[in-house]
Amino acid sequence: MTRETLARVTRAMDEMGYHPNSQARGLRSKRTGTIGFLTIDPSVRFLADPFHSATVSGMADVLREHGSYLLVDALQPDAPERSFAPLFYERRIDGAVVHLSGPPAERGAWIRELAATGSPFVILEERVDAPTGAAVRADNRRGACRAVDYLIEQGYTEIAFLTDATPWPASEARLAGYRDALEAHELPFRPERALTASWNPMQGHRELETLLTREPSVSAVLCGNDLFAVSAIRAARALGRRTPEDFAVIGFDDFDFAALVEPPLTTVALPAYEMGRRAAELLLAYLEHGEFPEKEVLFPTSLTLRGSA
Amino acid sequence: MTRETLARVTRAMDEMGYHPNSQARGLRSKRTGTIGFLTIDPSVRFLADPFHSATVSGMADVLREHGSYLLVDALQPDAPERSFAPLFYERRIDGAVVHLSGPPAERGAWIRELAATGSPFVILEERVDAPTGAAVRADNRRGACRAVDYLIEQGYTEIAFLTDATPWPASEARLAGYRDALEAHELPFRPERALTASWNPMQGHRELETLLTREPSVSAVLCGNDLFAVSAIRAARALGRRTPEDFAVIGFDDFDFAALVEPPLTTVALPAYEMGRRAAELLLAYLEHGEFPEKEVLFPTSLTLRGSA
DNA sequence: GTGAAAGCGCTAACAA
DNA sequence: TTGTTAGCGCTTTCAC
Repeated sequence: MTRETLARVTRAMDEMGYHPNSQARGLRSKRTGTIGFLTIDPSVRFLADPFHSATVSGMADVLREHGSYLLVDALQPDAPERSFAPLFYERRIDGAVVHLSGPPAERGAWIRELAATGSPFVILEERVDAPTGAAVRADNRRGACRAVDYLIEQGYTEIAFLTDATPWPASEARLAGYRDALEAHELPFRPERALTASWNPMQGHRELETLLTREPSVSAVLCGNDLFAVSAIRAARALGRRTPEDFAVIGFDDFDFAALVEPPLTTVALPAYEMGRRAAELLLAYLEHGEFPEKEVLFPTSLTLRGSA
Repeated sequence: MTRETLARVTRAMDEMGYHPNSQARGLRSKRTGTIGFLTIDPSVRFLADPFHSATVSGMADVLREHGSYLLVDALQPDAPERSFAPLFYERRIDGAVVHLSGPPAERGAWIRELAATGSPFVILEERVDAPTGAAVRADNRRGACRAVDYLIEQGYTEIAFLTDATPWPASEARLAGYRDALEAHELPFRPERALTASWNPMQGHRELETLLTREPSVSAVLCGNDLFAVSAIRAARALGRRTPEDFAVIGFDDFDFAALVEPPLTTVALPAYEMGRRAAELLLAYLEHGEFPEKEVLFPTSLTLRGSA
């Protein structure tokens, strides 16, 4: 077909309002042209987590540039009969970016189920060993370790840790990094100082208030996200402590508001939007070439120094 | 088919790992079982706006309960060749919840294009007059009016307004409500006090700092969202003003952090998650019965009094 | 009720 | 290269 004929056909398609039917096309070609973002999140408002909304936005941008589409789904952990597999088996998506929560053994079971579909998937924030699986992670462990290092250098030695009660792999890595740093400085790890709270930040507030009342020598906290960081500052203030003078706080994620609150948050930033982009790119590459260009991508985190520590 | 046979068939389907192919099914039935969330947002991180992430979460919950799926798409306003219509014409979605930005005339053109598809759609935050269109709105105008009323009752009479530079219909309604309240109290509306800034909150900070420097008598501001509210508090503080004593701030949306910052934000809350749920429900009802149970749903807003005003 | 057949709109495979 | 044909996996229809 010559260039000119092509132009005429294209014009005719426009004039007649022809649009290829994606279902007929997919039925034949065994492709859907859509990628899923799948998560297991106990919160009904699963996208309220800025990590999720940034990741999904990054995916959406890559997919749009490519002419593909994005399907979003979240499972509640307490609905055990449900599964992601039907999305693949029913041919609704060609691949997926997956962010799993739950105990490690359960996450492993989910990953095995995904692997069994034979379709490509990218796991966020967690290693994966499966022929059709790849991983996109941020170096949460190192990020947390450097944050605690920094606190120790500033003279804070009694440091707590407060994170989301939902068992996200990133939280586990951050806890590990916190322990790494304590160990490197020969400080004891005290389990009772590793706090956990539901996403509802008021609960984090209470947890920390309780700890500080019981153990007033605790002088700093590393939080698993910036929302907890502001609630920590608030809890300390309620006890008459000022941040950072009497109580230092470091957050995680660098949420939009982090630079705006008083004091502005010192926080560990990670490139969530970029991670979403990369995950989508990996998937598209797999769909085109039958293999992942990289099986594991590790993004660095960075400690952003502001006023809270 | 008896109950028992049905059970046997179902079991056989499970055993043999049978899953109906959604594309074959859709090709025949002319249904996709998926609903879109579509927005025109200049920000690549379009889901960073908590209104969007809450709305999408609400939609996702309803659709999941119903066995339907959610497709998410965002257009950049400066890519004029793109359009939402192909999603319908190519049979990727059965209907959509749409949040449009842009000048009113452009939004009208988008709505006309949606109406031309003949598929059902629900517009967020804006009236719509089309046989297959319905509207889900929050009473932004009234909410803004009551917030300004409250400021005036507290003795603040020189009140500014600061909102997102992106022309969202909700921002227009909030500005209208701000003007309503001024008028009701026979206070002049001064266009130079109606500020606008990109989503980047630092720009809001600068805008307000400039205004307060030029017109120090301005003693309060109503902000189009809570992120601007914290940046307003910060801008005022940079000029030596304390909130709420010297400068009162009211936000909009009741973001997660609103109760945690210092001072906690007085803000106009709207039920974004519920709005997403309702929009999805309307669409599903249309798809089932061929008409909307309601063509327009208006959710109330509420002024949440905390410390910033 | 049960079963057979046609066909949704494409694309891949094959023939000319 | 170009044109033709079969068939993807369902659902609907029509005959029995």
